[in-house]
Amino acid sequence: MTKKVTIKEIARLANASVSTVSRVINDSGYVSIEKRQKIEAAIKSTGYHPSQIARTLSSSHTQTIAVMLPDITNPYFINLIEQISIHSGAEGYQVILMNTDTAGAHKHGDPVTIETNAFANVLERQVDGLIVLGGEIDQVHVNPEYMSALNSLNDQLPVVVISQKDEQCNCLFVERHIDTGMKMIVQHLLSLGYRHIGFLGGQQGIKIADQRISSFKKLMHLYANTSDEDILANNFYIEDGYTGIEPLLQQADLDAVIAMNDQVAIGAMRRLREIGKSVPQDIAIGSADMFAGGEYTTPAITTVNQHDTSLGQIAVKQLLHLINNEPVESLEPRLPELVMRESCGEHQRFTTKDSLS
Amino acid sequence: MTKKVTIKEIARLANASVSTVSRVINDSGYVSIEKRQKIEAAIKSTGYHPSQIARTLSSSHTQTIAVMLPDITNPYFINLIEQISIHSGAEGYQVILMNTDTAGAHKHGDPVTIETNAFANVLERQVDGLIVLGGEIDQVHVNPEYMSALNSLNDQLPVVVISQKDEQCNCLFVERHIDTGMKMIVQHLLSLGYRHIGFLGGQQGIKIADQRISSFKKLMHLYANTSDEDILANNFYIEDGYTGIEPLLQQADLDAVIAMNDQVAIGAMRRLREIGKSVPQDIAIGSADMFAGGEYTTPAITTVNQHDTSLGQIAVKQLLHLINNEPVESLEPRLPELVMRESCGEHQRFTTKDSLS
DNA sequence: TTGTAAGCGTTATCAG
DNA sequence: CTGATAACGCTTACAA
Repeated sequence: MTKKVTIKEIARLANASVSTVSRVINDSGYVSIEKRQKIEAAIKSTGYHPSQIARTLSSSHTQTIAVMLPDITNPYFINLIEQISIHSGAEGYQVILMNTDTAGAHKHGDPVTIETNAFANVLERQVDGLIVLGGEIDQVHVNPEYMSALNSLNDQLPVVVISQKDEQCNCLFVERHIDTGMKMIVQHLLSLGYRHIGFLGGQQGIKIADQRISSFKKLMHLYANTSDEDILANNFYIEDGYTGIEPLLQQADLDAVIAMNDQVAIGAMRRLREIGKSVPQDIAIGSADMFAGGEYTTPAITTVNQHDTSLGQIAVKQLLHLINNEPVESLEPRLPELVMRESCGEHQRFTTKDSLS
Repeated sequence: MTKKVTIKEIARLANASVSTVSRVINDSGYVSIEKRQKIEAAIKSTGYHPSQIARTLSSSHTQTIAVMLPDITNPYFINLIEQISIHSGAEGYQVILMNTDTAGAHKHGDPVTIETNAFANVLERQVDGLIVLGGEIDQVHVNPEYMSALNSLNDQLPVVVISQKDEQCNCLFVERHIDTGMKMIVQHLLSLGYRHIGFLGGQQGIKIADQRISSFKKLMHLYANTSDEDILANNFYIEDGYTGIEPLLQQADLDAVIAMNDQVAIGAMRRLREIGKSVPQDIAIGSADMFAGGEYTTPAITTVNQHDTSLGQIAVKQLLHLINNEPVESLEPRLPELVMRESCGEHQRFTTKDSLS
């Protein structure tokens, strides 16, 4: 391990003072051509890199934002992370990922405690801002300790949350157009003639699920009958589609099912094939939230593109505004779009171009 | 924004010196019960958090490791990140993600430059260690500048690379058992009676692809004929399976195809269905690298579980050994396992339990 | 145009 | 057991 070379060393080598070196590093203030060249030469020859740490201590910003999320294997989050990392990278910010693992398969310990500890960590690392992608904040009834921890965090640094707004929370929220999206898929199914439509996936007590389900019910009441038996809310993952579809069909006589998202749809379709039902002939499967890859399944999934990718971009923009004390313009995510493929019948021209974006 | 409370403030409040406060924070040295209580009270009441930054400056370690990867949407990498974040979290290390985006759909700029810059960034942030998941290092012919940058980085802090070993590189490598894995799927297909087997996916000039392909050829020569027409190396993603399978079948008369990984297999199966070929009746599709979810496709993919999850764990262990100057035991990843499902025929008992682990 | 010196918030050494 | 005080590497007035 080579020992570290510091600004002092460079100054010595280039026969200058540390402030002058600092000036050339940061391109600030006047420095004579010759001195600048000598300094640059010294930097190059030693392979010197200024220490972000020291820089932060003295100037107190890190050019880093933290992203907190409860499950990194979830495609919804991956999508967001990708966009966040791209857009913040473009603005010169690094991303530090805090995967609390409070929702995935590897859960351990109390979610509230874990996430609250993560807040503390965020503070200690002096990141310039935080984007929260989900976790406890997604609950309809957010734990009060968590909420006060989050609010007090928001007091100390800019926080943007990508989730449905919570009135108790003072942070800036970026919300999706849930009702509009649900309307699209419901109306599509109705227009195709389906009347006994069910809903599968999500979890009661989670905002996004409750909102989708209530939206679903409301819409259905306008056109047809529904009862609670038409709905099964178990969870958000593939296996939930797989394990949930049969029970759902047993408790209700359906000709179509809307899945919480493409993952749930995939699981359901797989199980249906195993029990000898074909999609969409015997039963149509639609999805309310498009993920990457749904155009390659058999049948390809008819789904709603919520344009989640725009969320990441918006969140970064807003956060940077907050960080720079600029006024935050209110930015709306793109409106959802129906993506017609095969799983609801009425095979529209299939194209692999219907990808996320 | 509340202003920051520092150790000094606590000292003042608790009527103690900063050193004493530091002692209670770090639980080091003797502190009288009463003083400790007063200090703890002050900390609690102010919501004080020690600054990692200042701490690092003075003690020079960050309890942070960086993970560099070229494409966060790739399931192979996601799997690794997840494991790394879990295992390093368990040891009290945070992960900072550096997504260089040099392999994904959003490429921009010269990969070597981008990744080399990322190295600089790693240095500046004074992370305690780095895990490189792929990128330029995956090339058979690694760019010399990149290599020397990486080697010199490795001189300044511990670096572990998850990839096939490169002789020019001094870093510690964690390698997978590629040949063993390939052998399993090839032998499986042969044992089922397939003789005209092809290979689809990967990219020439990438170590893992070249190695799999040469392994494939060697094995095939033992039992049957192969020629270069049986092989089409385009890339690693779903769409490559989708676009590649037809050309491959046109240039060779095959009864089975081994896909680079499950993604490629999915794309290929989708395209086959579109052109009216059924899997495995008309053609069998196997995969050389299992990803999560392959048990839910139709047909479910017969594949090789390379136990990639163990890689992440090993990498973290090794890195921490390096960081702590402990001797690094040589740890071998788990041996691959064949996962028989449906896409190669001979429908073995299907179980959704064949998940990654 | 350049240099001096005072912080930034900790830890760690060394006296009390 | 406790408290000064010197680092840690950089930025930024302020002087020169």
